Amino acid sequence: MSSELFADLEWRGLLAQTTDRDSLIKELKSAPTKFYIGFDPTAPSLHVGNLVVILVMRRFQLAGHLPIALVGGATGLVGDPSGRNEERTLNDESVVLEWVGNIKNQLSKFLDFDTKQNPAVMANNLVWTKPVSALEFLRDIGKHFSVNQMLAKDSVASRLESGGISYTEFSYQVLQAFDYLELYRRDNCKLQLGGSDQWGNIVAGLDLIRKVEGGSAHAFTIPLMAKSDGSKFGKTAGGSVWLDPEMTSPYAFYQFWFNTEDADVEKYLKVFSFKDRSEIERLIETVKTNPGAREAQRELARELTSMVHGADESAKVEAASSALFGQGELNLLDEKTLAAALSQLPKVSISKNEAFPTWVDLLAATGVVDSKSAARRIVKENGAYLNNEKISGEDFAPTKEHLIHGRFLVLRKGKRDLASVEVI
RNA sequence: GGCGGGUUGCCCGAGCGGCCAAUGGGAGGGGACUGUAAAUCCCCCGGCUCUGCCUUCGAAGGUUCAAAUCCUUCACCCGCCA
Repeated sequence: MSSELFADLEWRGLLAQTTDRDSLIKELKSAPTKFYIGFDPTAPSLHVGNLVVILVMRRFQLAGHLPIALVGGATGLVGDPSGRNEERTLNDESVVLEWVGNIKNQLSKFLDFDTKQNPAVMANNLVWTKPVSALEFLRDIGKHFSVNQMLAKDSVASRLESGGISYTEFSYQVLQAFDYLELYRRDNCKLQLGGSDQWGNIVAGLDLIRKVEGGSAHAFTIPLMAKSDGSKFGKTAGGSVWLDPEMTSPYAFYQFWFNTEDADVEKYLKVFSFKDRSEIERLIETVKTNPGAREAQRELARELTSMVHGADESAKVEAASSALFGQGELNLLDEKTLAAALSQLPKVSISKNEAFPTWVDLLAATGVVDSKSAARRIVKENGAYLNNEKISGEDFAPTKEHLIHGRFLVLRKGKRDLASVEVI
């Protein structure tokens, strides 16, 4: 079972580094193993980048192991220097507390907390970190750390190069090591997973466990997601793609996956999809044989949107997408279908008693552009469309004649940035 | 605490009294070509009541007809010394 898990993870490209491979496999094989991943509350929501690691967690649970989802109520107050070239700004405790709650909710969608055999559990490192006094911490934990080694860690060394590091963030690795020690003691947690940038922090925990408890535990890291063109995964023009539907609409979420470029879709399927291997291989084949159909992208978008926002919501946004990107004959769509599709888009309402604003104003009002200047620019550059038809002229204002079903206008910027106007 | 260097638009980075909304690169946006893809080529990229006006060059004051550019104070960062 566990060697299968390992082989599968390797095939999917999800293995960066582990501690001694054979003994880890042996450990996993011998019994269901408790393992943990930490998530620091650095934002109000998790984003698609976090999904990589979350789904590996799920794969471990499906293989019979016991996940501990650790939310960094304490570490989130301090700030992880890994992968950053400058100091984080500290967030208020109340803010971090709120984010902890959000993240817990989101994590709960991906793990099974109710199964009898190997239920997932949630933990918060604030529970064991807060009661420890600074003096205790320095004496009991700090004594086991060599500053020489701490300085040698990538996360610290690179910061010494770039902009320096505060004592606060320098201490982060000690806190994370303490987490691992605590989970090892309390729950016999033997494995920590994380992004490959976490290697140093995880290893610090292993050292601490060895020194304090004489025990041995394991580390497993996952490669950081990289796009084929070198740009950062999980970002769109609007910023990060969040799991929170208030921050990234399910429609935008679906579109994010649907627009995956061919060069990346194989990787994404392997990393994010739970389809079996033969199905994934079939989809990869379709990218070569019939790329225009985008079957692989569609399946990917459908699966991920369902997983994060539910099957119903996924079906809705998929229907909206195909309606809006279909034939271009929007007025042929029946009113109900169109209304449903438009409800997924940014929307602005205007009163039927007032004169229609210019469409420059409307574009700006819907938020598809940042400002009126930007709206003017788009119009000037021939990138603005009304009801899928290209129109030019900054002063153009829609009239009743343009309304579809007497209520709707569909505005578009560029190829795929849509918004709706409803007259009420 | 002392001395020196720095803080410029989303990011990096020029500018060092008027010709500066501010060179260049990256990111981003639009068009053409396509498949809601990539690559490529062209264009754009502070805001607005847009042939002009307004607000930006760490913050607040000051000098000057005129300041991102000079002076003063403050904040933060970096280096060396204590």
